[in-house]
Amino acid sequence: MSEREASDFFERVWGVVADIPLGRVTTYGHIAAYLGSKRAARTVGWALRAAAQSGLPCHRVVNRYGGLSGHAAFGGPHVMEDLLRSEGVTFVEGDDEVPCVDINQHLWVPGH
DNA sequence: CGCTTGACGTACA
DNA sequence: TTGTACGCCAAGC
Repeated sequence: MSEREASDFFERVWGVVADIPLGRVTTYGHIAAYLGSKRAARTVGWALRAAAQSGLPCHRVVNRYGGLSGHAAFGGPHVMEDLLRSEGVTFVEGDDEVPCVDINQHLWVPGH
């Protein structure tokens, strides 16, 4: 409406994130590329941080390696992982203690 | 008002 | 092949 708390770039990110189907995940790069600048992934992360405060399912957005990057923004290191598992998303056994989403199986692309 | 940081990704050396 | 630098846009200091 009248309040424009964020730039158009942020709104577009939120629109894409809100369009992610349940049980699917996407990456910062895909969102950024869909907006027109694939290198704007960092800016997408900023929008997602604000999206967490907007109530958007930002937990469905992971990095290019399927790693959960913004777990800290959810209030807990296991919140994001548990949310994705609850939606039916599978994880790959990573080398570290941090699991990675099986993007090969759940990767969703905006505009698809 | 200007520099640095930040939920990433690609390009180049 | 691995490592470093740059680019994107906005917010924080």
